[in-house]
Amino acid sequence: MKKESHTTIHDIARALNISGSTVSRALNDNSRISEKTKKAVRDMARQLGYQPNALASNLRTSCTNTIGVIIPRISRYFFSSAITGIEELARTRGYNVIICQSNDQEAREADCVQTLFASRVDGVISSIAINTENFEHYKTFTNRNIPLVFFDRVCDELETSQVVVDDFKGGFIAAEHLISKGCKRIAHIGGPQHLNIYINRLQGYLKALRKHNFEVEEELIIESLLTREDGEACAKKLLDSPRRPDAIFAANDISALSIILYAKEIGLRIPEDLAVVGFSNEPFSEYVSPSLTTIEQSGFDVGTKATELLLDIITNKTGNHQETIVLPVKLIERESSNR
Amino acid sequence: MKKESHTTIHDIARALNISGSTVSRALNDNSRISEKTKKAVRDMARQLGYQPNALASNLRTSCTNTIGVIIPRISRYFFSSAITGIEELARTRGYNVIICQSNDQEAREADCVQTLFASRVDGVISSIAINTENFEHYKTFTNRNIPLVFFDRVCDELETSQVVVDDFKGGFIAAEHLISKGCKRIAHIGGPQHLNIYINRLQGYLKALRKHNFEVEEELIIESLLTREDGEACAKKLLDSPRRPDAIFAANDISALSIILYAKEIGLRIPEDLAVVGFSNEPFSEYVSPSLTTIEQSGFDVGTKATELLLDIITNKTGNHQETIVLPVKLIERESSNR
DNA sequence: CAACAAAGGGTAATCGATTGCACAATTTAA
DNA sequence: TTAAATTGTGCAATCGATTACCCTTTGTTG
Repeated sequence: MKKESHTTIHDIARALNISGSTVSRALNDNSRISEKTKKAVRDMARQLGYQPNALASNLRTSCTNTIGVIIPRISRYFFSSAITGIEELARTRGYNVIICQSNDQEAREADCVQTLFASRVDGVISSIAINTENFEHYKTFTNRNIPLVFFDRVCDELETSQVVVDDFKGGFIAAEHLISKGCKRIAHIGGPQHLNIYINRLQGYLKALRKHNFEVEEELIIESLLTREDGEACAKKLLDSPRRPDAIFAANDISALSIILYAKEIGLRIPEDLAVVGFSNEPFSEYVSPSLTTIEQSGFDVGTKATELLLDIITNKTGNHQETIVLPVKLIERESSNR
Repeated sequence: MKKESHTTIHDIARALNISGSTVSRALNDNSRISEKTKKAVRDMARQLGYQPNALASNLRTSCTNTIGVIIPRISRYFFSSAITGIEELARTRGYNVIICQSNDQEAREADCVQTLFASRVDGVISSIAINTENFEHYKTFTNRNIPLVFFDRVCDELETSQVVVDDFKGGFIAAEHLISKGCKRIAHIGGPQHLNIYINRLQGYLKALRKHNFEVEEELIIESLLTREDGEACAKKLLDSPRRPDAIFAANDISALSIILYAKEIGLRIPEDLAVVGFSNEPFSEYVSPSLTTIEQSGFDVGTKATELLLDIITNKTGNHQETIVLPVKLIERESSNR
């Protein structure tokens, strides 16, 4: 139970009878130190179990080797996968990650910004809250040149890099899939239209309809908050109508789930009477009955890519930092559309 | 686009024509500073937009105000809820959180320990990987007096505080519920028996059987890794048998799900032919068809409680640090047992 | 061989906040 | 009135790593 105090570069220096600065340089692979000395230092460091004190180093260099992440909620599978991707890459590059949840509320998102700023993170990855319409708080970062990358729910008002999946194509193949299954009246439950991802999903859907000469019926397109409850309201609106659709493409899986549950409740057969396609491939979409056809988007890949972008900006502050990366999506066919 | 450099205590000191140490003390509410001075300092700090530099402070005090968390995987709902609880409390108390995922592998868990140790966290909250049998790596913390608290999947070999839910009672009420529904042969799919939680769930189940004078049949009790695949294997073993049970209590929801899916596949009716109860109340358990009766355990509460315990130890190093806190569980009745 | 360059490494200041100790001013006690 | 105690602040060292600048050697060049 020794209270073994951490070894410092000075312990190494003393052991080798050289100066601390030499040790520091040797460990940082500085070209002014001879190979022989470097080896000696590294060996001694290992022998003494040296662990660099990040605090001291960070204080001096005034970078924290920490990146901040702002997400709506960690319990959504897409986001927890993104976190996994972010953490994995960040850690191998020597960065720590601080996670903040906005709970999909603009005010809490602003809090997150403050928290991360106070923690002096070197960069930030964010996916904005569903009701955020004002982006002033993000200027805390941009004004001070703290790199910022958005993913999934991005923001065009700020000039930053971003990583998204191909929502347009996702909407397109979802709708075209339903068309190929012989559906005639395809409704869409879209998300808030101030968010690009939902605009794009809707536009993809519209393009598919037009391509196949379908009439676009306003009443079949509903904007929703995409929660469980809101999804149920949408389901009622669409399915209780006398002229109900024979297919619904929902902008997320939760809404699609609400549809399925309500449809079953009122005795509709899925997919015979109503085909359903969701978006995201949340884990439950495979287990729900009937299992849900959906568009797969890899949170892990998005997170990894966003981190790659961010770390590039952090380490190499020059260059174009308004890149947009679009990752592919894929249709996962399951029972809810299999007719 | 000013490169506004962060203000330091010395900027405040200069503005008020006092010394840095006074400012430091004032901000820390030191009793040796007059109220008048404190107020002046606080006002000026606000006016200048002062943000303390945690790096400097931490270097001096050699504590990082950071706690580390090791969990099997963030994408499991129970754990992401726990994280939410941990982060929320930690942040209000001025701590940051670093999360590491072991992916349920002992080797990666050891890596996490190293990472957190190198980050010089002030304390650690951990839930051990499913196959961890050797706890040597945790001595990195205990040997150096770094507080450690386990939750959910705890470890008895190390003398630490821990937070669990009442697994015994959970197992008991699950089994008793099935008995009350008239089930006669109740099987149990248990988890690895080197983990307390699974031992307790099994013991609770056994107690309920004995209380109601049920015969305990060895062949109805299976040990499993509780994955989706393993669950399917267990389902086959139990349901393909000539003398199949009429109820199954699974130690987690994933296994229960596997049971349900396989039972449906071979044409069994649930709950008429087979009643099923799971454990955890994962979100999908509500959506699966038939919806799953399960034992609810609040990840959020467990996380919060564990953090409370840990921060207590960190701030008040004395006292008994081998407390065990048991949180309540609750039966959630759904279709899979409703007969 | 003078003069200079390169290689290798040391000195000391620095990042910003904290804190033991010293000390002046004021109050209290005797 | 004087010694002692209390209050309120300042000085300077400190945490550990980094780095601008300086100083030796040793080697190179005309």
